[in-house]
Amino acid sequence: MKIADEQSYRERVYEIVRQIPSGRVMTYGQIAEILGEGYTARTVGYVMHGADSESVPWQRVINAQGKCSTAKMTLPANLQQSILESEGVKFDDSGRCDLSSTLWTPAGYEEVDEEPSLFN
DNA sequence: CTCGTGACGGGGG
DNA sequence: TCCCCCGCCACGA
Repeated sequence: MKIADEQSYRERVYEIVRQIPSGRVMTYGQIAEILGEGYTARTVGYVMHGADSESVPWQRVINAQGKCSTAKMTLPANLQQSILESEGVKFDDSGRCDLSSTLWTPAGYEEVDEEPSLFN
Protein backbone atom coordinates (compact mmCIF):
# COMPACT_ATOMS: atom_id res chain seq x y z
CA MET A 1 0.00 0.00 0.00
CA LYS A 2 1.81 3.02 -1.17
CA ILE A 3 -1.15 5.33 -1.74
CA ALA A 4 0.70 8.34 -0.38
CA ASP A 5 3.74 6.84 1.18
CA GLU A 6 6.01 9.48 -0.19
CA GLN A 7 3.42 12.17 0.33
CA SER A 8 3.00 11.03 3.88
CA TYR A 9 6.40 12.15 4.90
CA ARG A 10 5.55 15.65 3.77
CA GLU A 11 2.29 15.72 5.67
CA ARG A 12 4.15 14.84 8.84
CA VAL A 13 5.78 18.23 8.57
CA TYR A 14 2.60 20.01 7.51
CA GLU A 15 0.63 18.53 10.37
CA ILE A 16 3.05 19.89 12.92
CA VAL A 17 3.16 23.29 11.28
CA ARG A 18 -0.63 23.44 11.31
CA GLN A 19 -0.52 22.99 15.08
CA ILE A 20 1.54 26.11 15.55
CA PRO A 21 -0.70 28.74 17.20
CA SER A 22 -0.72 32.38 16.22
CA GLY A 23 2.06 34.43 17.74
CA ARG A 24 4.32 31.39 17.95
CA VAL A 25 6.96 29.99 15.60
CA MET A 26 9.01 26.83 15.13
CA THR A 27 12.41 26.24 13.60
CA TYR A 28 13.14 23.75 10.85
CA GLY A 29 15.53 21.93 13.13
CA GLN A 30 12.88 21.72 15.85
CA ILE A 31 10.40 20.11 13.49
CA ALA A 32 13.05 17.76 12.15
CA GLU A 33 13.91 16.84 15.71
CA ILE A 34 10.29 15.96 16.49
CA LEU A 35 9.86 13.89 13.35
CA GLY A 36 13.14 12.24 14.22
CA GLU A 37 14.94 9.78 12.02
CA GLY A 38 15.37 10.68 8.40
CA TYR A 39 14.47 14.27 8.99
CA THR A 40 16.89 17.17 8.99
CA ALA A 41 16.48 20.91 8.79
CA ARG A 42 17.38 20.70 5.11
CA THR A 43 14.66 18.19 4.39
CA VAL A 44 12.06 20.06 6.42
CA GLY A 45 12.94 23.24 4.57
CA TYR A 46 12.55 21.49 1.26
CA VAL A 47 9.20 20.11 2.30
CA MET A 48 8.02 23.53 3.42
CA HIS A 49 9.06 24.78 0.03
CA GLY A 50 6.19 22.75 -1.40
CA ALA A 51 3.72 23.63 1.35
CA ASP A 52 0.39 25.19 0.45
CA SER A 53 0.01 28.64 1.96
CA GLU A 54 -3.72 27.90 1.95
CA SER A 55 -3.40 24.81 4.13
CA VAL A 56 -0.19 25.38 6.04
CA PRO A 57 0.91 28.44 8.05
CA TRP A 58 4.40 28.23 6.54
CA GLN A 59 5.07 31.74 7.80
CA ARG A 60 5.32 30.42 11.35
CA VAL A 61 8.31 28.32 10.42
CA ILE A 62 11.65 30.09 10.60
CA ASN A 63 15.29 29.07 11.03
CA ALA A 64 17.13 28.53 14.31
CA GLN A 65 18.56 32.00 14.03
CA GLY A 66 15.09 33.41 14.60
CA LYS A 67 15.02 34.95 11.16
CA CYS A 68 13.04 34.40 7.98
CA SER A 69 15.06 32.47 5.45
CA THR A 70 12.64 32.78 2.58
CA ALA A 71 15.43 34.53 0.73
CA LYS A 72 14.19 35.67 -2.67
CA MET A 73 12.16 32.70 -3.62
CA THR A 74 8.55 32.84 -4.74
CA LEU A 75 7.81 34.81 -1.61
CA PRO A 76 9.12 38.19 -0.50
CA ALA A 77 11.35 37.67 2.53
CA ASN A 78 9.92 40.66 4.34
CA LEU A 79 6.41 39.31 3.82
CA GLN A 80 6.89 36.48 6.27
CA GLN A 81 8.24 38.82 8.90
CA SER A 82 5.33 41.20 8.33
CA ILE A 83 2.80 38.41 8.85
CA LEU A 84 4.49 37.23 12.02
CA GLU A 85 4.60 40.77 13.36
CA SER A 86 0.86 40.95 12.68
CA GLU A 87 0.46 37.87 14.85
CA GLY A 88 2.32 39.50 17.70
CA VAL A 89 5.86 38.32 17.08
CA LYS A 90 8.42 40.99 17.85
CA PHE A 91 11.40 41.23 15.52
CA ASP A 92 14.77 42.73 16.29
CA ASP A 93 16.29 45.48 14.19
CA SER A 94 18.48 42.78 12.67
CA GLY A 95 15.36 40.91 11.59
CA ARG A 96 15.54 38.41 14.43
CA CYS A 97 12.83 37.54 16.92
CA ASP A 98 13.07 36.36 20.53
CA LEU A 99 12.86 32.58 20.17
CA SER A 100 12.74 32.28 23.96
CA SER A 101 9.32 33.88 23.80
CA THR A 102 8.04 32.93 20.36
CA LEU A 103 9.42 29.42 19.93
CA TRP A 104 6.64 26.91 20.45
CA THR A 105 6.64 23.16 21.05
CA PRO A 106 3.59 20.90 20.49
CA ALA A 107 2.23 19.19 23.60
CA GLY A 108 3.62 15.71 24.02
CA TYR A 109 6.83 16.49 22.24
CA GLU A 110 8.17 18.70 25.01
CA GLU A 111 9.85 15.67 26.49
CA VAL A 112 11.89 14.11 23.76
CA ASP A 113 14.19 12.10 26.00
CA GLU A 114 15.10 13.03 29.51
CA GLU A 115 18.76 13.34 30.22
CA PRO A 116 19.24 12.22 33.86
CA SER A 117 22.88 13.18 34.03
CA LEU A 118 23.91 16.70 33.23
CA PHE A 119 27.51 16.62 34.33
CA ASN A 120 28.10 12.97 33.72
C1' DC B 1 21.74 5.13 -11.69
C1' DT B 2 24.67 9.60 -10.61
C1' DC B 3 25.34 14.68 -9.65
C1' DG B 4 24.03 19.05 -7.85
C1' DT B 5 21.07 21.92 -5.31
C1' DG B 6 18.25 23.63 -1.43
C1' DA B 7 12.71 27.73 3.33
C1' DC B 8 19.06 24.67 7.57
C1' DG B 9 22.20 23.76 11.77
C1' DG B 10 26.28 23.87 14.31
C1' DG B 11 31.17 24.63 15.09
C1' DG B 12 35.39 27.30 14.44
C1' DG B 13 38.14 31.62 13.47
C1' DT C 1 29.40 39.79 16.56
C1' DC C 2 29.77 38.11 11.70
C1' DC C 3 31.71 34.96 8.01
C1' DC C 4 32.95 30.36 6.19
C1' DC C 5 32.83 25.24 5.89
C1' DC C 6 30.84 20.76 6.35
C1' DG C 7 27.06 17.54 6.95
C1' DC C 8 22.26 16.23 6.39
C1' DC C 9 18.07 14.01 3.40
C1' DA C 10 14.98 14.42 -0.61
C1' DC C 11 14.31 15.46 -5.37
C1' DG C 12 14.93 17.13 -10.36
C1' DA C 13 17.59 16.56 -14.67
